[in-house]
Amino acid sequence: MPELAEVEFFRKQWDPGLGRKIAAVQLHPRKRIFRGSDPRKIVEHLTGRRLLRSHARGKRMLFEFSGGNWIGIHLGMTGKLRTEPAGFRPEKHDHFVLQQTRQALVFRDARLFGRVRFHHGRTEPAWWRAGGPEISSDKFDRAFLNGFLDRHGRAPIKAVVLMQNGFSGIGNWMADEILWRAKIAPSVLAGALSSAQRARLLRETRFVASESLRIIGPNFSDPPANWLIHQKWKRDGVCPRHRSALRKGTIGGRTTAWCPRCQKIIIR
DNA sequence: ACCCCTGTTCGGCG
DNA sequence: CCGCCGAACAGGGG
Repeated sequence: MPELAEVEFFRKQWDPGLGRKIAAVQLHPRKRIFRGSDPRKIVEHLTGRRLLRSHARGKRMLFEFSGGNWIGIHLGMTGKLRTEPAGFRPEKHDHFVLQQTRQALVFRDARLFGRVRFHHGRTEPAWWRAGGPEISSDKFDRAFLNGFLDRHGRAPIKAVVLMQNGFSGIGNWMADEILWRAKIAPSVLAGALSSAQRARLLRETRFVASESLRIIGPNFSDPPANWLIHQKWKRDGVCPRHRSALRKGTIGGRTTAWCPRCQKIIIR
């Protein structure tokens, strides 16, 4: 489920724990979500520490604890963060729980595609600094976009919009939403996009990212009724612009919905 | 029962 | 060597 805006929503679910100590850490050390980190060290270093701050970048989150301790969380396909009352007993898929005096901070992930990483040090971990610019930043501009599209010029644009180093935080539904708004067919090769199409792609990527954050980020509200997301999963979904049938298919290995009337393939 | 999936990584292959 | 594609990961839901 989680893309840019949903990640921001889930990040805030742990806000009640800010400034408060971790009384105990409960985790399942054998689970895949801890791949690359030592679960014993997480328990050892976080117990008794205070949750200080949290950040989100694209689909990634960083939680900072006192004593130079950092937890990175990626929600994968089915990860969720939530808060439960004090004394909460973890259930089957609650693989990482921070118990505090007043509540428990819970990470649940049924399919285990998510990831929890640990770093101990004075400064933020290298894996947090890596990655492309945030879509909301000045760095995500025409020059960056052109370079990225040309670097992956032989991949369909749908696949390129899903690449996290270029389109930080964009996932499957946002990608379809962006291409539909920009009137670009998802199968067009990225390198073949015209100058006008690139301009629209930049504008609509910024628009979908900022509007999703504004609408979904605070409380998971629904986007407006005229967004493609409300149609793309329906069996008989229609284009919100003129109600003609959407097409469905697999592009770049992912389910894709588009309007053949709005998103024409232009042969130049 | 069977098929589908809002993510990422990795091996194979062109 | 570069880069794309499909499979794999694992479980719940339709």
